[in-house]
Amino acid sequence: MSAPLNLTKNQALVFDALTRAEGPMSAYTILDKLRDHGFRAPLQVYRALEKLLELGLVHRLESLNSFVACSHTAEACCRHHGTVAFAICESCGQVSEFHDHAIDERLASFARLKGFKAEKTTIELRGLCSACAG
Amino acid sequence: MSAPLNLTKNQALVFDALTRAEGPMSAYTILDKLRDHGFRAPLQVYRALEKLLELGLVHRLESLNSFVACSHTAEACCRHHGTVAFAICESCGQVSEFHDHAIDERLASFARLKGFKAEKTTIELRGLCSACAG
DNA sequence: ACAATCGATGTAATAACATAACACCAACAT
DNA sequence: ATGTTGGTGTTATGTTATTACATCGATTGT
Repeated sequence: MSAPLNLTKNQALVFDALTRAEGPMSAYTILDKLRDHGFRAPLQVYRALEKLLELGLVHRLESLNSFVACSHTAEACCRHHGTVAFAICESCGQVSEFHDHAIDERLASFARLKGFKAEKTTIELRGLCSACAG
Repeated sequence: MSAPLNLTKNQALVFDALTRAEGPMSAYTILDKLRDHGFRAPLQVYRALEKLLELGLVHRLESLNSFVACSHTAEACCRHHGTVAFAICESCGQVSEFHDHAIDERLASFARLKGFKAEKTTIELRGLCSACAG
């Protein structure tokens, strides 16, 4: 486990916490998990997250105000896959990350048509995963 | 103008405020606009919003923690158009609402494949509108 | 070496967003 | 007339995020 890149101590701690969690966590939940490691204030978490988001190691779930480790952190990461979309189970909290080129195309096409310059795209499905839907 | 349906006084006030605004507003901003009309607490706003969201007269922008009036409130409203997507200008705050059947299909197809039962879908583009991008 | 700069950090305070808990009241059906 | 439902008002609290300010260490140009 641990630090895949040139992460600082705080960044690595936050990343590890998220990776272990196997599910989304709020910044404050992360903070609580890291109190033993010397974290005292939200800003320590938010600053680390900011960097991790920038690196694409972590994603923010807007509809949950929380954060997940990127599921493709094996080697290459998400920047290579186009827009990231999430399916979030309301029941068990499981998040699955996916990419769909056709959707990217449609969004790009809309943007082209309207002259809209998209910087960031959010796609999130809330519902029930197959296990929970039964 | 004004109450299109059987809205209560508070619901109508919130809806009017959002309609006039021609842009997204946070619940607290709405609260401030309605102080003159007797609003005193956030809950009054949130309760009205809850109903308006349910009726499809208003949308929540997850990436902004704020709310907009549905742009199709002429007659029929958004429930008839499938998933609603938003292009949000970071510069001028303008929001344009759109619908894309092909995207709906791709998302439905993903859901089918994974056995995911989607209850609610969020699609938001953040960026610059044509006017602001220049 | 020296200062300058840059990025990360620590801490406290506060802002912004959202809900819980409780009481009250009007409309309406049984 | 009583119970139920849905809206309301109020206070308090919980949750998420940022601002402001001080410090520290590494790097770099001179």
